[in-house]
Amino acid sequence: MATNEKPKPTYSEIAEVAGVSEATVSRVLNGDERVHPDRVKAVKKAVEKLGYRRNRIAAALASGKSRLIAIVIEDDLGLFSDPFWASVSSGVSKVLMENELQTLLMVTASNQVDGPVAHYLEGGEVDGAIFFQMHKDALVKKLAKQGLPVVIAGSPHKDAGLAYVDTDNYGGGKQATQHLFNVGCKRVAAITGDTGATAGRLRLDGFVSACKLNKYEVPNSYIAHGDYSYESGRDQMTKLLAMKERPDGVFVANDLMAVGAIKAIRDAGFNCPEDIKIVGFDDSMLAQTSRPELTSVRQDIEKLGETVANLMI
Amino acid sequence: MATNEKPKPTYSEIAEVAGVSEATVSRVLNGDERVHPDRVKAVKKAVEKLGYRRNRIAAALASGKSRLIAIVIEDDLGLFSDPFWASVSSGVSKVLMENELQTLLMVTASNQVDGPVAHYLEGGEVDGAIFFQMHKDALVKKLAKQGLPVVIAGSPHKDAGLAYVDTDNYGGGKQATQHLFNVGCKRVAAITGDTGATAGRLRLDGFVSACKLNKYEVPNSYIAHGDYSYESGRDQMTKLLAMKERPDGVFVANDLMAVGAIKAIRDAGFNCPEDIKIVGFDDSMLAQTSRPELTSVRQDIEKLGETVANLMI
DNA sequence: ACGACAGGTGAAACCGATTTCACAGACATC
DNA sequence: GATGTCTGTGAAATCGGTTTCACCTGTCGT
Repeated sequence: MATNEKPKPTYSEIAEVAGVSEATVSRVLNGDERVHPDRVKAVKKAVEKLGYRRNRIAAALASGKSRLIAIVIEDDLGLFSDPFWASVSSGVSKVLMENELQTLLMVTASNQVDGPVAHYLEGGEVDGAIFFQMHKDALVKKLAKQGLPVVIAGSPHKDAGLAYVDTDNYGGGKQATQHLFNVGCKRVAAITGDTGATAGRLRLDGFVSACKLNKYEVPNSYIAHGDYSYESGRDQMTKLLAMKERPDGVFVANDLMAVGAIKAIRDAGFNCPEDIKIVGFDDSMLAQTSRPELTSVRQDIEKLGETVANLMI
Repeated sequence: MATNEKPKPTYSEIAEVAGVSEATVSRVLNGDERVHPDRVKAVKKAVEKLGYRRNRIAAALASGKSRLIAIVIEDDLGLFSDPFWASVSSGVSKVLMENELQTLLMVTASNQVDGPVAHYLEGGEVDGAIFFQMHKDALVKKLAKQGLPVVIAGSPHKDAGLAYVDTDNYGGGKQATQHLFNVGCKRVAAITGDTGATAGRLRLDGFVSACKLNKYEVPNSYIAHGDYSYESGRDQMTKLLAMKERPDGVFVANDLMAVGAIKAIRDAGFNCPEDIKIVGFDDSMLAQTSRPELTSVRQDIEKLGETVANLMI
């Protein structure tokens, strides 16, 4: 180990071997058109021969571009355990990698977002940031204003000119709800996500729209408010079940809550889907694997991640 | 924007304000003991005043330490969709962040691991690498030999002196199997994971051990070999069900397969757990949310991630 | 033919820290 | 009082690329 020196070729060596200057080496490696073909060939040959590998750190320092994209996730509710975001991350990472970009994963408690994460992001050592279902608009806007490319996966609270990618929340909610009517439900209810956020509101809007379309008037009490967590799904469903006129079909704004809702139904001694039908949102692995199988609106998750990444690029 | 210049303080400015040299600034910021308290105070004050933020990239270049740890995941089977790994990642990221380290997420198809990923890792721009259930021992060993700190989450094929962290596969397998005997199963079978890998083998060993303990001789045909995927769980279970003497209890080496197995059982017209009992391994969100609830051996997943990260540090 | 112009090229500055090295003083030793 | 540590400190080199800028060609226009 000690005796075996590592070559670790640098520009200067390549330049020497190829008989050109370091500047030219840089030009070739960065695809500058204006270099004479002969030299391009010479440099490439030297690179090949020496097994050169560019040092991204040095490059980053000199050029001011780190080629690093951060993924920021709030993990209060075990959010990242939701296969949905994991899949998105996966898609993002793949696409970025194909584009010679690195993915920085920042999982953090939401109350700490303003601390280390903000600190880091503002430091300008990242070329872009992708936020997952981020509720702290302030930070995002601030970063965007600083000129940092920002993409939000999942809708931001208000469309403040921020780039975002999301699944079709409105259409999905509508479609899911329509499904309930199609299978004959008469008393349709909903368990919403965080309606303070765009995504949650749109899903609810879709629900309401479908109800109108079916000339069905939703009682206010039939709209229960959850927060996307398993527990909230369970609890809200329990509340719905306790009503005199129980709903016979429920649109739940994400799969995690839907599974919680099913749990509540079973615990209360009812059957799903015989007594009460549940339709979720996401069609995650969760929906596919839970028993009884959960009907869910499909979302092309990895594709979403890929779109996010491409948008970033 | 154009008119508003960003200060972006550097060492030289701090040095000037504090009336010391850049070298001293560096020493203070890196906690060098040998600096006179007065200057330390002066520097800290200047840092505060200017709102200085260290440029990690420059630091990385100069010191040769990138403070970046890579997480490498093969994503052939939608592995990352398995909440298990997502949770581990989450734990890793949190701990690393607390230690001022960044997490680089590299999701890649396993046939591409040797390409870009290996290339990158060998480039030495990462201070360490964490592999998730990596089967390519060759690459891992090579990196380790190059002096790169490597930790494997999940057991490596052979214990080649590589650091690894894993759940108690043997104990878990044993415990899970024992549970089947405890609830009265007479014909106990297993669906294994990849027994070519240590984790899979150990879980099976635990199973066998528990069988011996209960003086139960497992028929060879009762040991079905899966590959941790949902499909394989389903298919292997179907195989088991087709036997003349059906098992009445099955230990399945992970939850994903277990859910697949339950699916197969239901599809075949049986009930779970009435007719056949299934016990999984991981106790992931999957186990908690699927219906009927899947009995599973608990694994403290985030803790695992944290352990991995700490080991790396 | 001669200045203008454009394409190529290399020397050197630069990015922002870290780290080596040499050198003052303060203090102890003989 | 001369010599010898030990501390604390700053100037300068360094990390490995990128980028500016000046300059040197050869070609074109007239």
